[in-house]
Amino acid sequence: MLDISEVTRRTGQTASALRYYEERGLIASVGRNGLRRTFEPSIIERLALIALGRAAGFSLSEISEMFRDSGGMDVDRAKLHAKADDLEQQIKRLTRIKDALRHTAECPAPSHMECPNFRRVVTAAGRGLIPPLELDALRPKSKKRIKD
Amino acid sequence: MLDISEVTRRTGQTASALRYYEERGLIASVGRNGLRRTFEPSIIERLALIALGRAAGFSLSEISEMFRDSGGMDVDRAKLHAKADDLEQQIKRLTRIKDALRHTAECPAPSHMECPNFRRVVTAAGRGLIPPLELDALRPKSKKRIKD
DNA sequence: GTGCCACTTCAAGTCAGCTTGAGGTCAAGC
DNA sequence: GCTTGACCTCAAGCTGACTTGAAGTGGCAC
Repeated sequence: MLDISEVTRRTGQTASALRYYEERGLIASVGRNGLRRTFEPSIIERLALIALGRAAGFSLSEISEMFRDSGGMDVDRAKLHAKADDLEQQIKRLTRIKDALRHTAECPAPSHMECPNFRRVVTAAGRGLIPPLELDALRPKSKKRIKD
Repeated sequence: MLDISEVTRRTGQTASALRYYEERGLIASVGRNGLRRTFEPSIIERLALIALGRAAGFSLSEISEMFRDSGGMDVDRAKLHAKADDLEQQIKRLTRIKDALRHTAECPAPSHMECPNFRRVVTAAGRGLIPPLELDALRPKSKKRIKD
């Protein structure tokens, strides 16, 4: 069994984040040592799986749903494929945006707005032709508070 | 000159968003027709440029800074290159995550956790070896309120 | 001239994913 | 047995980009 401090040390998650995950039903503590939460060793992998999900753009709700659906560590394969498809779209979009930025940075036109190429991509962005980004995941905060 | 309703119609932005942008100094109205704000036609391109910036992951503060720096429609080329570099990193990361999801969805191991391949990527995510995503941009809200 | 309704202002609310603060508890070391 | 300090709970706060609600205004069609 692992003390919460051991879990924070090994995963980089803060204690408050772990408490929050428990509250949300994403993880479970198996007991207490005095006040202190105690976890099974498998919590480490569970948290890694959660981190992967977050990195892929799943919300905590979606992740807990997946855990509920499967009962265990397993997840819905169709959902994973769907998310991978999403990511592929996003990657394409980001690539287009990146290229637009590069172009903007290098375009010799005196004002970007005079460059037809630039106007094209910028207009696309303005019309929402660039589909929505929904990604907002896995941000290991700069402050690495391991202890409370 | 364009009425605010014309601007919302042509850009897909809500009137409240436009007011918010004006408050933040990102755009300027040139007058009023009664109460109603009036904009120069160039507002359309300006908004498109803002949308591109948001899509690239710039915050509104960063975008307004760029406008201030350059005075006009122009922007700091170094910043654009830096952001393009960021995007390249992100694209690589997303590609890795996407591959991990695909693998997870297709891996024949009875439980994902038994697949060494899966454990490897999941462990990487858990340790924060997957660097932070900071992208959260351009989300044309589903509700397409054109009018207030 | 009057009714309508899209606009206006301003303050407050929303969402996610935590963090922070106040005030309390308890295992361990001295 | 007493201090210490890392943990606990619960409620409130934070960030960013807006949205929402209440209350007011004014141009335009009739």
